Amino acid sequence: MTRTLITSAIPYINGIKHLGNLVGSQLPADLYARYLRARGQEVMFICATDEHGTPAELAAKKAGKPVADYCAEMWQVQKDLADGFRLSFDHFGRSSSQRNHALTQHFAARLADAGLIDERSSRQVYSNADGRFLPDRYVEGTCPNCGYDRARGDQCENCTKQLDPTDLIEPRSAISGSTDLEVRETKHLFLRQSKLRGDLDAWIDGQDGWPVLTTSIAKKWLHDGDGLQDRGITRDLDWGVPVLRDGEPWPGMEGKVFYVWFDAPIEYIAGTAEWADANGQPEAAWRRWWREDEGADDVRYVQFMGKDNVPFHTLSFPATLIGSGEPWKKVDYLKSFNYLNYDGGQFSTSQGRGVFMDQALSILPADYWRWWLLSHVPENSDTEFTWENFQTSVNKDLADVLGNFVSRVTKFCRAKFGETIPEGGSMGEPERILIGRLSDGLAAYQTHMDNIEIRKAAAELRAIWVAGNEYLQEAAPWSVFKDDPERAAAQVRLALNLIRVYAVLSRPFIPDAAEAMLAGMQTDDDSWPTDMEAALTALPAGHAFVVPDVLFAKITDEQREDWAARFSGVRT
RNA sequence: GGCGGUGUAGCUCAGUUGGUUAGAGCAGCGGAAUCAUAAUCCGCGUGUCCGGGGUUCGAGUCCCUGCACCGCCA
Repeated sequence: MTRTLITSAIPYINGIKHLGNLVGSQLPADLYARYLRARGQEVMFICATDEHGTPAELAAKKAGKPVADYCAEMWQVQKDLADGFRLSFDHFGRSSSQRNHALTQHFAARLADAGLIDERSSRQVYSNADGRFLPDRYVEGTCPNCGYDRARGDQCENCTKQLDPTDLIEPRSAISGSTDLEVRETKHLFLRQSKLRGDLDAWIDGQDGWPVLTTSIAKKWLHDGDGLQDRGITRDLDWGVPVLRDGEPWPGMEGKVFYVWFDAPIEYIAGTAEWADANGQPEAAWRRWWREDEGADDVRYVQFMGKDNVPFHTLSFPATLIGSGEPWKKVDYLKSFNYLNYDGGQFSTSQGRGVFMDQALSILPADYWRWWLLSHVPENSDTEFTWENFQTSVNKDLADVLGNFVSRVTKFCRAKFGETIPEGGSMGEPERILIGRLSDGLAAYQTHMDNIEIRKAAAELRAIWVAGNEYLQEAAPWSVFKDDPERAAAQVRLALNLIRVYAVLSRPFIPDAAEAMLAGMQTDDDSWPTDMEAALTALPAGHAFVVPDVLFAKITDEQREDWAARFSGVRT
């Protein structure tokens, strides 16, 4: 049977992510992983924190901590939030791990062996006061074009002119404000991606059924203008993977580290190795997921990410893998997402705009967020989050349609038959119709989930919930009970069994509520339904259950107004 | 500036390779039911598919153009 390797774009370390970040990669990846596991597939689901680079160093400095300590703390924060959202990673790694150091250095060495790396000098701004080279965007000054006095070294935000740091008038360090700057010559390794253009082009052409968003972005970067550019893969920083070659100093590269965008995707592989280490597994256990010569030929590899990450995953990372000359597993399907907007604007980490993962969990359980975000995931276009929409969707779908179904069935049974699945009676025409609808719905649901069409899957799941209410409405056991209790018993028995089926089908979306439903039905049978009729008789007459607590309390208007006001401004 | 995306019912969005009277959920209106978290179920939509040209027997769906909003520019 096919095994599935799933990776989510790895979140950057410098702070808590907002819901737009969550819905663009980790959450849909989790949905897919949970679904495949429920279907009995072997899954390896890897995520990690992306820890290197200047922003991490600056965030650590601002927090007054050594960067390694800062990253360790923020990793734990992000790990706890991932747990809070029930993200079911097999391993949540760190790009700063020794595994990633070793693999990053390994890839660089193989690329060098293949003649795909060369050394180039460039002139970069060095800040004496900061004791470091400054990335272009960390040099500020007056724009020579428009006179804006806070232009960045890569571009003037005011007139949008692309700049070189040396163009700036009265340049200063954006870190310290120091004007004690000089231009120094520095050498860096470049990955000669341009030589791999043909390979990449052929590889992308060989992909069937990738989302248009994915291939169009890749093709654009391959063919536009001068085509795929070689890129520097090292930086003059302290925090990162040291540039070594097979464990030895790399001549001319002393004191330098690999660029974050070179080592970050390699962490997908390293993270799997970290998983093996954490679980006492041998090398072969992780290599069978990644090396086609060591068992990975039956692996299907699916990546999830926001559209801004697509170029790195369709070009840079594959260039690393292909260029190594080794049979590493490359992505088979790349699911990319548009953006989630917040109440008329963008979610913004830098501006603190929107709802952040910690805030979200502080006001509502994970399932509420998971359901809304996944059922509105920006698959085909950007999507808008509004509190009104969130409130009505969640109340209607979760509380009224699903939660109330569980409530009305279990409470009716308790009142008329006790907290035991009643016996007697048999199925009739309405039951057969229901089973037919559920079977069709299940088939559609599976198709959408298999195709990773998440909104469609969510809509189908909701329709499956609705079918239960439609049945109850038509069967009306509360009326039937008056003169044919046995018939009512059969109806209730079916409806109670439906709760278990709903729990199983809904679990990828709302794992906690699904657990509560299974707990209420006092069953461990979470097997995926293959035959709907059989699945609806899994809990036999005489089986005891308990009426669960209200699964989803409704969001009140007062809460909504309060939250809308609280999260309207800027996070402090 | 270059490139890309989006613009469909009050709201959030679907609309496959162009083909019968443009759909879903929510909201709204009417009704049924009363087991249930005042929940459920049924019925009801004449919307210049952003504007203007064009291709076609036929375009929301392709081409050109204008407008608006948004993103990216390593």
